[in-house]
Amino acid sequence: MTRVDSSLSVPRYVQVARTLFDEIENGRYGVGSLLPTEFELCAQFGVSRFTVREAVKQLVHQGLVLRQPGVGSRVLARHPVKQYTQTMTGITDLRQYASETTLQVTQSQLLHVEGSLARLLEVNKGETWLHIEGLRYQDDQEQPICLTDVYIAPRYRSIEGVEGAMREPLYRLLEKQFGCTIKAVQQEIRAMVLSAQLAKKLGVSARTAGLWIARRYFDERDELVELAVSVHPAERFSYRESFRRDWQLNNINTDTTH
Amino acid sequence: MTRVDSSLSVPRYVQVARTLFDEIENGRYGVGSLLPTEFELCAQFGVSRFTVREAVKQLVHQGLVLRQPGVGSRVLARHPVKQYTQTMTGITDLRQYASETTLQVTQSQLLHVEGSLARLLEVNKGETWLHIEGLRYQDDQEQPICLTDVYIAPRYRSIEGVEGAMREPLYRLLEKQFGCTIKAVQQEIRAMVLSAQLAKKLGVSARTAGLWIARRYFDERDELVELAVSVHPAERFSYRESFRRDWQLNNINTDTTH
DNA sequence: GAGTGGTCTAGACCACGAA
DNA sequence: TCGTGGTCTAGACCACTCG
Repeated sequence: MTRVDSSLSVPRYVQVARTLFDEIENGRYGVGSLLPTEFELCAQFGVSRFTVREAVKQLVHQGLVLRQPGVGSRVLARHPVKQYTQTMTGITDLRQYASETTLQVTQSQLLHVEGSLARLLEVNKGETWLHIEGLRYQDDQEQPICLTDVYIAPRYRSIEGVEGAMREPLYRLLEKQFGCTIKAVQQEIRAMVLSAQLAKKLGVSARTAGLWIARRYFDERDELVELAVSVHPAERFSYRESFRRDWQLNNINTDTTH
Repeated sequence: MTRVDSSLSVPRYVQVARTLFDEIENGRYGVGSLLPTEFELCAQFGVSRFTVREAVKQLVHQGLVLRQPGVGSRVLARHPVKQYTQTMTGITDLRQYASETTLQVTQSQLLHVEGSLARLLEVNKGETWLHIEGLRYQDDQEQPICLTDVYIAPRYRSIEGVEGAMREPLYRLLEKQFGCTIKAVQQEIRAMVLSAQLAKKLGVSARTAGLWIARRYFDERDELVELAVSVHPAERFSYRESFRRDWQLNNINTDTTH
């Protein structure tokens, strides 16, 4: 049927991927339906299964297709979902300062969750979490870079070593002591005006701006392990990140039949 | 030498990847040096080239190794650089509201760059950029969600269609009209206190907090194409994103020889 | 039990970089 | 010229899903 052109310099699996990409976009394969099996695609395009699998991999990488062993390759979306990607080191680097900072723990105690905190944690009232409060300092500076409140889930609240000056991210401690793995992190950023109390702790003037950052850490089972809320003085902190396009299906618009 | 164990349920290419991962971490393959060739690795591990390539792919995906055709696979770093990844749709979705917003252009004019703007753009003074100002509205709301200033590079300042209500991201317009491709985006987020003037335009009280977001768009040649600066009232906007671990080399610490 | 995608083998040819 | 990684073929076995 739609054979690939071997004279072009573009790899066959890219040609196959582009064709499938177009066909999904044109609705030939509707969202929720299954693509032809890999063997059928081999026959359709006259290529080997290796080539077909590389092609489908491109679509998976864009979030267009989900592969299900024993079932098939399901179309997830008509248009690409993922276009730009960002990667980063540890969670510490969610903020610019890699591991060149120290968390000075000022308080650490068990806490019955209720009220607005329960909403922030998205858990039921009454659970007992571990609450840790501290100030984070950049190595060479005297003023703190942020005030941090960390909440640890009941399952992990027996964590040890949370005291004094900590140079290791808390989530690493959790991973080490409990053998769990942080699989995902959600982050939310807001702007706020610093109250007199907060401003004093941070060593800045009241009524100035602050960057409020909440990070939620989830384990393999997608359960919340830790919530960390940081407040940064605007004058000492900005959050940077960069994204990059990284797939190969650009500028297609070829003459595929519609 | 270091054969893989076929009795384990973990795929061979993961076993190979983990071994190489450890060997890089232990310094057997120093940063900047070349890994053994794929054929040598085949012999060392007693596996096919397919398996070796899948294994090395894992390392590449973590930024540990760079493949150079005709040269070899070079070690880039001793420890993983990329641990969590985030993907997102268009640049519009850098913010939560996908394409459910409209940019109402209020001004559009050529502008000689100088002073603080030159620093922000990181270009020399004297260049003539196109400056566009507008308010962005969420579809169902009356108050604007942000005030936006967009600066377009001289090469693209002849862009057309920048007026009235725009429902398409500006960078898409650029890609369409000039056939260029946005390859990367840098983003910077700050907190600020809204001046009386800004607050009035946004319809909020003066002295409240605002989220300041600058996005720089770069083309294939890594040249700055567009800078967009948005100011959001804190009460109407927060920035969310999530990251995900997605490699397979976790919890290694097996008994690989050191 | 039939069919799926996941893994894996043993070959092959190519463009490219280095000597 | 030679060896590298990039692409590709034609097979194979497996665990899994589903009827």
